[in-house]
Amino acid sequence: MARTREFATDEAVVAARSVFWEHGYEQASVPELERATGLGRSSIYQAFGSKRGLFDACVESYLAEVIRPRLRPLEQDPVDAGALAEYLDGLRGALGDAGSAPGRHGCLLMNAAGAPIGREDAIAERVAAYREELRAAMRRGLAAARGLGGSGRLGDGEPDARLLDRDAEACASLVTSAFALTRVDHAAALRCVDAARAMI
Amino acid sequence: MARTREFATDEAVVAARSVFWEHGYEQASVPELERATGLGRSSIYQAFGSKRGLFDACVESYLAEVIRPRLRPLEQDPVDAGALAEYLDGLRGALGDAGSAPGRHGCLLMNAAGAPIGREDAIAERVAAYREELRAAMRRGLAAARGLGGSGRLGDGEPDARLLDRDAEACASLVTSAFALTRVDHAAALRCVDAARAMI
DNA sequence: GTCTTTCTGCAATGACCGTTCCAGTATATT
DNA sequence: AATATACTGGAACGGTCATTGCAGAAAGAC
Repeated sequence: MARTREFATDEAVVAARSVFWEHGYEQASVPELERATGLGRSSIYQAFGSKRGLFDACVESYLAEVIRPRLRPLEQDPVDAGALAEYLDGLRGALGDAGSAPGRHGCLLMNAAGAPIGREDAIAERVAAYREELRAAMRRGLAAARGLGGSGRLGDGEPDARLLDRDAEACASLVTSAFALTRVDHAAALRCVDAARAMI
Repeated sequence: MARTREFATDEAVVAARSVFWEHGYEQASVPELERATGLGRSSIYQAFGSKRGLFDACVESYLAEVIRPRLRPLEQDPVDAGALAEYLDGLRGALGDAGSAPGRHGCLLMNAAGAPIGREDAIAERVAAYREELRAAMRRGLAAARGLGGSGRLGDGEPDARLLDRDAEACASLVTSAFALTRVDHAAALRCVDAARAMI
């Protein structure tokens, strides 16, 4: 029917993703996105419609390729007793590596949360959902590690369940803080991950 | 010697502060700062040197007038047993008020942490110091509430001290997360504050 | 081979950015 | 009153922004 695209869309998204990750949506310029993706302006606008469209694609890719794979072991049934510890160790490795994207820039989504783009409903919902996903995963991981609810069922009213809820919220918050602190205080960020590990 | 300034510098800083608070450093435009402060460009540049100079003044003002007053009761000696609960209740009130600056925009400094400006050494240090101040305050507040170290002294090696450290880190992280989530999920932010309260 | 459709390269668009320059104004000191 | 100094208003600076328009290139369908 027509001319075929000369580039792989997903490769372009990955390249653009790292630009948004580093600079945030607002400060990522189109010329910079051109450079990173190797594409011309027309190709970007033809494929994604707008800078915002490209960013949305990057957010989806970030969730699918960066966040979810790490979280998956905590969302399976049953959850392995060591899954949470493994997740946190992996996170620590990533944040501790000063060369990696997470180590240098924290979390693409949490950075977006504090930026003007975070006011956009579509983005706000994505970030909120991610944070909730993280909290739920922490809860499952904690429960498994502590040998509670091996078959998953723990009454919501029980004291153990309340404690689990609080600790899960705390764990998720420690991870969130680690992301938030990565840019400004690398060591403090790692301390947050360690504190989360110690909560298991 | 010379003509006198026609405006109050601190009033201008407060006005500019709310602009930076809402939009972040990068997205706050000079025309908008002019509008908010009621000043002309020349006056701004004469008084503060640059947009960045004005921002620095706003950060100082934010620390001195917004952060420190709330944290003070937790930094006195001795700390009141109810000081942490009062702090968290106050924070809950501020974050819960959808009309207030914290309720709408979270924390000026934590927002800056995830933005490009967070890469500037001077800003990164300020944010890191604030976060450490918060953690230390949480520790003192927790200790007081739990009746530990009435005279403040608790050996670093004791198990109680380790627990206190972890809980303080968790508390500070819950507050940090509350700030980070305010823009994207108001209810979740309040839940974080509640979780911190429950840790006392 | 022709047609149709999509993709690509380049240039231009109007708008806004932070900063600077300059002429004019007002005041505290002498 | 004269002077030196600091503040103010307004216009202009060069630069960058996201987006669009258009001409040409490429490839599947017929």
